[in-house]
Amino acid sequence: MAKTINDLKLKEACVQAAREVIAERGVEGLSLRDVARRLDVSHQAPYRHFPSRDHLLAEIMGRCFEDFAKFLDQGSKAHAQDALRGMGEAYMTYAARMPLEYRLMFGTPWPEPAEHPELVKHAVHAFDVLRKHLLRVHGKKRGAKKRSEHEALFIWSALHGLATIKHSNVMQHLVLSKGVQAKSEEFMMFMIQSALESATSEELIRDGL
Amino acid sequence: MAKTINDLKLKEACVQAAREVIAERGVEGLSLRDVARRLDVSHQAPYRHFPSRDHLLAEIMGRCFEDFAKFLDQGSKAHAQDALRGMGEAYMTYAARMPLEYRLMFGTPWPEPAEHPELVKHAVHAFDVLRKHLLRVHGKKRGAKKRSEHEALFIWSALHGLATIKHSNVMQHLVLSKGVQAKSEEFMMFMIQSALESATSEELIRDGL
DNA sequence: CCCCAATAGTTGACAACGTCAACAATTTTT
DNA sequence: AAAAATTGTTGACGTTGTCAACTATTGGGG
Repeated sequence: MAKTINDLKLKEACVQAAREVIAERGVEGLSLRDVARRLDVSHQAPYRHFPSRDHLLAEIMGRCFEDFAKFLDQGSKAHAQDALRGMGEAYMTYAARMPLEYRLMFGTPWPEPAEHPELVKHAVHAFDVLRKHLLRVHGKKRGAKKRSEHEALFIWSALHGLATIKHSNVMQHLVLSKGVQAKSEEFMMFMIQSALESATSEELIRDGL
Repeated sequence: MAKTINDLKLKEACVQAAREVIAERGVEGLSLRDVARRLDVSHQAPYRHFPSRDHLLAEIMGRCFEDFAKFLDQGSKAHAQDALRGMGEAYMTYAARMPLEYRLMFGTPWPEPAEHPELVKHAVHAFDVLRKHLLRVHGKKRGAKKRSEHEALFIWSALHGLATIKHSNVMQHLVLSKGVQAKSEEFMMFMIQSALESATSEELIRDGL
């Protein structure tokens, strides 16, 4: 008897079904029993493959981070002459296209990380796409490593912040001037560039950063 | 018979107890029944004052926004010579001190906003503390309004992003160079300043922002 | 080929939750 | 003092995550 969804092993089918639920209704809308129901198996079947709801969630979060990292990487390569802009745009595109998965990665309390080393690895790798790009840009300058990390954190924060706020409920009620909302991404990239260019190493060293 | 917590009306006591739960265990750890238990009333008593869990949540979110706005305002006034820095520091301090309430405001799906106009009002007001400050700074320059909003959004995003990431689980696993994590706030404020100073109106107008 | 052990899936139970409905007590208004 | 509105209680229902005990399936070694 062919299962509704496919002939993948149940484990894989669970992940897939759960991801669909999350994409539709968000993490809080996900229930193991619902997943089981969709796959036409008993409510306990998923437990043969995931010790708990959190373990399924960790698996999914890990995969989201994988996809996300890949997407950023592609974005940076697509804009050969301005990889940073490419990554920035990719970042915002991903967040806009998969808002609920994005929220799952960055806005949901993680299941005990010690129990999910894979998740940690995937998440760190996503950040490293950005960190490594900046490290390459800075080359062998003195303090290049620290500088890259600071900048990576700055850029990541700015993009993450904008992505979150744009898709939050607050935004819809702010009554901004015409065009501000629409151009917010562009403005953000512009400000990031400005900051990166104008903040010289000398200033930073003087300030001990 | 004096209630454990106090002699406030039950409604007020619910809000207070629920806020404590949230501060300890986060939104997902909050249950109406638990609140009732803490106050030594039946599991249905809170329903006399809140039609649903979401309504209690909306009430609490509204209050958090109120407190947050007040805190930002104080921060800006404390640093008289550099109000923006004062607000920035206040922002980060609040997020660090009340991480779970912060997450409630900005990282939790809102209950149907149409049903909770108060919540919307409080949230918008918090943003306006920043927006209005920038508007004051820009004075009557041409395009001051738009510019202020863009900048407010930029600053808010950057701070919000950093706050979120700093208290997320990802951060703890990034293995950054020594001092980077500790100085991230300072660096962020520095970059924000740089961006604000260097991005001239001319450039922006040229780019149609 | 058959038995047996591992693996995968099922059924049934439990406590906790949000919420509905019916009822009782209490307070306020008339 | 009687009536009406407010506030609180009890009990039930369906849903959830998870534990325990059971059964069906499958993949090797005699």
